[in-house]
Amino acid sequence: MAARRAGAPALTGKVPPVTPGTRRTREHRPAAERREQLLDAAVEVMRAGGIAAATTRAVAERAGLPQGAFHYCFRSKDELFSALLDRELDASLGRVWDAVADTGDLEASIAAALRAILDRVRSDPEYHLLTAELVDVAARTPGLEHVARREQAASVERAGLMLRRWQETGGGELAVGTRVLAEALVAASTGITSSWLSARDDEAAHACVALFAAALARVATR
Amino acid sequence: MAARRAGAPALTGKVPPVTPGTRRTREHRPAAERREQLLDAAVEVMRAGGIAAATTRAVAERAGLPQGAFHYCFRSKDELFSALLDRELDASLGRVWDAVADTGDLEASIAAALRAILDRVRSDPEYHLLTAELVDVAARTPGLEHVARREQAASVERAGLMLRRWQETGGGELAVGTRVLAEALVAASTGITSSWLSARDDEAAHACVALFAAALARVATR
DNA sequence: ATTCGACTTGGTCGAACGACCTAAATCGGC
DNA sequence: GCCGATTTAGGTCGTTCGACCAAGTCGAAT
Repeated sequence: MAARRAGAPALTGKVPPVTPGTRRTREHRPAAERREQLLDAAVEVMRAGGIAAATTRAVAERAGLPQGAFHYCFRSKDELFSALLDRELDASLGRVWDAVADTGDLEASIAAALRAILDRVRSDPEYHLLTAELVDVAARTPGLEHVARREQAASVERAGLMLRRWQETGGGELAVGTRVLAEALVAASTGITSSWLSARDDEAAHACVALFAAALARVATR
Repeated sequence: MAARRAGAPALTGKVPPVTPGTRRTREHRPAAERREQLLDAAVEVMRAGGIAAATTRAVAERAGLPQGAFHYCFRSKDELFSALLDRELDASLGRVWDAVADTGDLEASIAAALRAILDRVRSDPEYHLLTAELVDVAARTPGLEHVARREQAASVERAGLMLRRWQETGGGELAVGTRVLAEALVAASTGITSSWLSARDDEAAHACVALFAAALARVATR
């Protein structure tokens, strides 16, 4: 028995044209637009089922496109994956550090920043579970370590900017280098969100935020 | 053309016995032992290529067994996966908190513990990348959240034990609850190792360890 | 209005996968 | 030395996957 799907022609030779002359097609859109559409669809699919769920067929179907469109927009699945890493990781965390630093109080600033990050994760757990998985895969994949590295560096950079802003607006000197403190802040936020994603314990997470803010602010301002 | 592999007989009927009479078999071993063998092999395969690489064939081959042996030892691939989660996550991190707490100095104890965890990760990055992926998948998979939760709770428990041991050996009182401090320690270790796995920056990681130890010890002992 | 290149489409192909099966070979208890 | 349960070796089946194609269609520039 041939392992061919029922209904499909079994012979290699000429297949009669499918309802020739009558073909309903979609609106023509530039390829770049289709690519964004497919990237969005890939995120949706992955959010629900992880990276493994993002087959070319599933992504195309989610985007409302035939599977053939996938390989018109991307040379391969790897190319989509690469584009996704560039687009998604750059836009994920890291930018949260920007918003908060108005208070003169360092502890309050840190607490506000950590809490903002935690709230962002709590509002869309699946998405942040996905970014964690993406970083993980990137860190493992031979040609993609630089992506994880870049994401990490960008976060530290943003956190450092927050600290420098705090210094400039009358915060005063720091007892430790802004670089090290920024790295600690990123590590703290990663640890807290990671814990919450596993345990979903709001109370514990908020207590951690408060404790880290108090501990880091105190050791940094003296 | 049938989608059959080249060389394989195309008919359903009798297949002539393969070199009848001459059959070299392996030693007989109890099924439980074979299962461990397959679990070990699964970890090896996943360590190199992530969860996705662990096909039943790849795992069996790595274990030096025919693919059929896989489905003799495990009803399905899911069953192996489930057994793997139970065995691996319980044995991964968390236990590191046990070893260190001899010093009277809390800061030194915390620093030693964090450094021990970091060293463990540095000595086998691929394995800890894998455990991170496993927790990730468990947290997402509908029936498996409890596994991630349990792993998290076990780590906090171990860290709390370390703190209580420190208290009993003359450490004195803590200004914050051991529970919260333990959760913060776990978050700190997770954040530090996660950062290192992305950036592979030894210096930054060690600086983070020192900073967290100083900050948390100071805020906890006063 | 005709042309031409950018876009769409359904279908096909070979490979790999999970699951399952049969029969031979082996072992332990009798 | 025999016998039934256990273990092995290897093959099959149906599905899904990534990749690719030939033929059709559209729209902007000429």
